[in-house]
Amino acid sequence: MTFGPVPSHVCTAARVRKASRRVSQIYDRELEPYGLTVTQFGLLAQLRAGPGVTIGALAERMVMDATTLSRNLRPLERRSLVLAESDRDDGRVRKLKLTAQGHAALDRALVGWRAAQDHIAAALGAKEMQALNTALDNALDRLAG
Amino acid sequence: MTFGPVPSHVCTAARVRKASRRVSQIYDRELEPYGLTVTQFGLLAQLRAGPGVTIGALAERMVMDATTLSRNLRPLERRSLVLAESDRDDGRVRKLKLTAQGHAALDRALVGWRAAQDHIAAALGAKEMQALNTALDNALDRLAG
DNA sequence: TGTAGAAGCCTGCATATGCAGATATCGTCG
DNA sequence: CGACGATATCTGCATATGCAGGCTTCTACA
Repeated sequence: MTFGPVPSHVCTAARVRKASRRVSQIYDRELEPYGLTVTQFGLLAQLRAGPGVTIGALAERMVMDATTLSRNLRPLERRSLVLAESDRDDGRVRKLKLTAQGHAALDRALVGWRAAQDHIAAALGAKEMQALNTALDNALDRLAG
Repeated sequence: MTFGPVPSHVCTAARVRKASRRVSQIYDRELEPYGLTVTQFGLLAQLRAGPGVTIGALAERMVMDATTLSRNLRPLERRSLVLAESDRDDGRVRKLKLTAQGHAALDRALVGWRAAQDHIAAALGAKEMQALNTALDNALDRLAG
């Protein structure tokens, strides 16, 4: 029984997951002095850009299960960086927004984010980074669902 | 104080992490009937390709912390798919290899892996998939360290 | 030979991820 | 108004991820 080439050499999942780990490591290390993980930083940035979003809508935007998002918000709510308040019109949903502390934490952490971004850009070069970003955007678009 | 564009629109981490989640979801669903996650499938494939590897060496190859790999192996050892035996020459290391059951599980799961791979290829097209793989390989190479 | 430093692995802690299933609420249709 | 299906969120379970710190073993050097 032959199965062809060894998966590791052709597998897209292996590549994107390795890249995700490596990139996350870099961002996490740069953000650590500011007390945020890359996940948490991303959530705060999303909430600054679009406050009042529900958990379900934000989860979809983040390509993340709603239960995952629900739990990722826990540490941020505990630290009073994010507020999730019930909606008057629809008792099922919780609408999310940054607190003043959340805005401040995000502002501070932007320094670390820039450092991480620069780290990547320096290693890849502008051209390769552009190619990577485009390929990822394309894949995310076509794999949406 | 101006920080320029909102990170979410320029952030490489956001892209690669979203793509990783989406791709992992696809592979995990296809592999679920065979009782393996995409992480576990990847580890079995690596051990088939290069048996006798140590935890540290495999962790580096997987762009993964050694402690993470150590724990990821736990369920596979518990199910007797992977064997980690001490080395005579160096008492510190554990050398990893597939058991007969591990080989069999990997063989069965290859059907699911192909389905996931085909799913991605159908959605992206051969050209885009090639571009993505190349960009990821390039990034992994330049971000090695 | 004995000891200091390095190397490899592990445990404890915290967060990240998703599925199955439970609960509460909403909207609709009779 | 009441029941039913759809929607939004949450809990329980299992795995995934990495850092700090600890233990054991090896290596090199005095």
